[in-house]
Amino acid sequence: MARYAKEHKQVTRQRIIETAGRRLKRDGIDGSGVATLMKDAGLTNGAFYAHFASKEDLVAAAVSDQLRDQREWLASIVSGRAGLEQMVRTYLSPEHRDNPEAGCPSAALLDEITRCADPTKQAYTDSVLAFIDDIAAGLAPHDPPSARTKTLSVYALMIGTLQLSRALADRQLADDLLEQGICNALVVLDVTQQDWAAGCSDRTAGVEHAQLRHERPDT
Amino acid sequence: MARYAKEHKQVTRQRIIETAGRRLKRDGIDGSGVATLMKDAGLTNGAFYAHFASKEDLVAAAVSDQLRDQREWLASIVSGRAGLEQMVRTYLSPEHRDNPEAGCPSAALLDEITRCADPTKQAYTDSVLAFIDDIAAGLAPHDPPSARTKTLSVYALMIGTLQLSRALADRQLADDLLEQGICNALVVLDVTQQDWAAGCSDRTAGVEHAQLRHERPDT
DNA sequence: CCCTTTAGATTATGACCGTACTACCATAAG
DNA sequence: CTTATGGTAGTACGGTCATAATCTAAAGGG
Repeated sequence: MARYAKEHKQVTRQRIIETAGRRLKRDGIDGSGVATLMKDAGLTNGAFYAHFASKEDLVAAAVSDQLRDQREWLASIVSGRAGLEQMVRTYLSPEHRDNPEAGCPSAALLDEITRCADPTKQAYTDSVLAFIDDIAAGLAPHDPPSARTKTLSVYALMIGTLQLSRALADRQLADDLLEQGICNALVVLDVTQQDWAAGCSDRTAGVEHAQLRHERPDT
Repeated sequence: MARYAKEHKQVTRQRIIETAGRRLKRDGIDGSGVATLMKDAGLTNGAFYAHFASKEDLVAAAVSDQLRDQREWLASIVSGRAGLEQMVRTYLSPEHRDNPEAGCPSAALLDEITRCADPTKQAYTDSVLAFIDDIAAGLAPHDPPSARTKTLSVYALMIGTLQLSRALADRQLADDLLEQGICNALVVLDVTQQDWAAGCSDRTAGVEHAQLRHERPDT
């Protein structure tokens, strides 16, 4: 009856999603055409709409798929703070910066995702939270909601740092920025919840050093 | 001899750059066509190449122009650490998040700039550094190079936080993230150079609290 | 063993938009 | 009245998303 095995279509769909993931991160969403995305998977454009309702539908699926991959990788590597630190160093490494097509979809596509329709943003949000909550749970099992926001903020820090490092034309400066970003991430991770509660809602959050306060002569 | 005043073309060029700035941040680089960009300035597509060599040439000019604006605004507002804190809070405000077309070009376009040709990335780098060095000079006149990297890293933190806040479908979470981002930025700003030198090159950089270290049973 | 059925893919098509370029035009200064 | 400037309109040619018609090849029925 059927020419193909039962899961053949699912397999093909998955292949499209995976190859599209790389292409999208390399050339951007608006920069990747449907025909190209299909060609990458060894198919032609016509078959696309048998698998996806629209291009954005594929984008949502591809981003979700990659974040799920990251989540699994992370679950296997990270345990305890040492694992977290290793994750930060891997994320903010020159290798990650120089190979966006194999890296984090957020770093490669975040501001294009920002301009996507709601369903895509929702899919992105769900995938990111699944990923973040995994870390947050290991980080502070006693206080999940606070840990979620904090973990998310560290993720944001890493995304911005990697993006900026990619955009800078000065390679030395880009490298220095990555190093500094690692330090920043670790500092933020090591500031305790108490510090936040005590100091941050209004002021400087537990770190007392104030050497940098040069009150310039106000105009 | 000439039908127009001497600076007429310059004025027109500037108008194109400014209207294009808003459009680019709203719809993205690949999402904005030359015809649309010209229409925004009250002109037609044909005149474009009398002002710019290519679309990317305009992009570079527009981004530089906006960063210069930001620089001037910042120079007028920020003085001393209090000014810096105000800047951080303004940058990571819901208003900024919800109005990308009027906001920071880095937050709106950074990963598209990443995919631009070298001249564009060079123009971006120069503009960012001019802007960053202004802050760094006020922050640590005794140690400019270190302050440059540090300031840049805080900028990256803010960019990533704003982008992620824009992408999240959960508004409450997006707001919480902004708040957390403000705390993180202030913490990073208040860690002194000595702390970095002493602790960060290998470890945790001056912040001693370790409550979050739950060594999960390693597998 | 042939032949129908049908899932999945290909090719072709639609209408539109993308960048880049060229020919032409209107106008005011000299 | 000539000249040069800044602009408009039109064009070339390819790419865009999405849809429709056609083809291919294997599985199952007789």
